[in-house]
Amino acid sequence: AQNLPVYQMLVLLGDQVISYFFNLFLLTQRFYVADFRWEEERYTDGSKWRFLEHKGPVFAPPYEPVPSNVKFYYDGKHMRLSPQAEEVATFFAKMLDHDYTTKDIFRKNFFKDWRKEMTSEEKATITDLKKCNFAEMNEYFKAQSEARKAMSKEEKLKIKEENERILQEYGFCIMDNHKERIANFRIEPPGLFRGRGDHPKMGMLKRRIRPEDIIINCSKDSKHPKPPPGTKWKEVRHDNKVTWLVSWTENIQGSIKYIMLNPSSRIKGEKDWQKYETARRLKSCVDRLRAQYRDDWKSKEMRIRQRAVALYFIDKLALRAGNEKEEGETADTVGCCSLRVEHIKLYPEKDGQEYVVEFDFLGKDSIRYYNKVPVEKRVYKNLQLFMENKEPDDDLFDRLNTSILNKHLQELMDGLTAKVFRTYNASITLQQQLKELTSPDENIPAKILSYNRANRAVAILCNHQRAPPKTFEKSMQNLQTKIDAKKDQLSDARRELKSAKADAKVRRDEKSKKAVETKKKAVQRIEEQLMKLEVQATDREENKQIALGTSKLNYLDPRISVAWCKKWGIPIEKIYNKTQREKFAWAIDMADEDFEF
DNA sequence: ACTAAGACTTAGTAGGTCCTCG
DNA sequence: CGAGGACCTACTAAGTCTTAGT
Repeated sequence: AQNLPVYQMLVLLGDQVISYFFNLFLLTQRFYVADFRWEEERYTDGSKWRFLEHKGPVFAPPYEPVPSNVKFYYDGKHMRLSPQAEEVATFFAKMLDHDYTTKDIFRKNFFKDWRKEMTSEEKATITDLKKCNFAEMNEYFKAQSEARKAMSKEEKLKIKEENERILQEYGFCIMDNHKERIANFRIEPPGLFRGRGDHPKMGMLKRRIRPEDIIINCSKDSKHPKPPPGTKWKEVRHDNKVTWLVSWTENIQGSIKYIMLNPSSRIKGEKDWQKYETARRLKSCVDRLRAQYRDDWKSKEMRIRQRAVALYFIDKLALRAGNEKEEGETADTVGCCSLRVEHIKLYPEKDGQEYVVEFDFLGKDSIRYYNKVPVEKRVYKNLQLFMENKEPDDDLFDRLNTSILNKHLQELMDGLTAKVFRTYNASITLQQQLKELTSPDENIPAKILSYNRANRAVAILCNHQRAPPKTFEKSMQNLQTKIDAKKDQLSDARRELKSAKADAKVRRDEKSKKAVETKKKAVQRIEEQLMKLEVQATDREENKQIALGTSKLNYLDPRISVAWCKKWGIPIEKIYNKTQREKFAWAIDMADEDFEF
């Protein structure tokens, strides 16, 4: 406590009045404080803050019934729905164009939950979803969204200003000495649950959250948020061992949802920094760990062999840990520890390589992981052993789960868990790829292409995929047209330059000499533009099905990128947009050009 | 030791926004 | 200055890991 900055001393003294005014004072000095916030002391007792004040959540707007001329038909006959039933019907009507509404499970779940909202008369009449006609509702909402797009500038501005006002009022909190941005201060509106992949609960009604469902977390001495008039919070608590401001229990999985701070906040930034520091500690002992698990492949104990092979996959392939999941509650997806026999195939020899393992399974978000990898003979033999006498749907690693694995990892290095390997391998790959791909004499666009390629290598490693953009083919074509046009322009410019040169040779005067110079410059400029376009095309093509954002935001130590930018004189804005710069402010502040991950 | 709950990180997508180019 | 598309952000689902409870 002796070394705390003055303003935290005030807090320690328990003089909340003073610290409160100090908070206010600091708000006005924010730019100054922000520069030094990474150097503030952290709490050592597990508490996350001393002072927390906020205005509570923003609730979803109440339901607005559709106009009476927008009709719902059952079995061809117009039917007026009660407001409760109508609201749920509109959720379905809004999704009519979506694939979801054609899926059996979605329809079944929706219909079951919808019926719960109906009056007994409605329930008696509406017994078959196929006989429901939501078309007018659907058109109504489409028209609404068209109308919104067609609004005048003034109207749009008005909405924008209103949003800004709400943001200013509810979008910030005071945590200790800083005004911080809140990530998600709006409560999730009611609607139909859209799970990803083959989710058994898709289509279920996600119910409206009321103040009575809300738990508020703030400090005792703060101004507590007020529930809307005539309502009560479920609870107001003062738990400074957690970082969330608001929580409620969601009705689909029964899990808790939270309102927390923006990634730019001190509390998230510090945690992020810590994460990369842990990954860097792994760097310094990874050789030892690798030697260890290779050794464990030979263990006489099956559980140790399984642990060692699983760890090898996590390290080599950047697989996720793979917690068990409750069957039937979520989509059937797996990670490393939960791999089943049916998810891998062994080939003693394939495509000229020995001991090949073929992985084919659905991972997080039901994204397919498909990969063929040659492995060490010992790993191969072990896998054969693990698969002996098992059915396809049996666990590959039957003596292993994430808790066992993580306990082991914890013993090898303080703070080590399975996911640290993903962070470590992602970051080290970026660093090494940047080293390999950046050529000093290339121009800035080419260097950025190299950066994107390094980023891409990581995204591929982590299997971060995206659906190819709907407009991909077209935008690619457009770009090609531009390139062709630019090429024509270039040959024209070259021709002009040539004739200007010839002209200058004959005339030998200042004016024609100048003309040559101008033409030369023009050619150069067009060449550069062409190159930029071509680089852009390559970049885009290579990026078709790969999402770079996830790794950039979650796996790559930002200091690597910052250092790279400084080293090659690339403006940081070329790599990180505004949000990203805010999130990584700590790294931009901290890293110099010779930072080594 | 095991399980469930809780807290927090990681993930893809929808849809809005803003920029570019003709 | 309007269309088209790239980019960005909000949203919220789906993971991981820790903690609490038995």
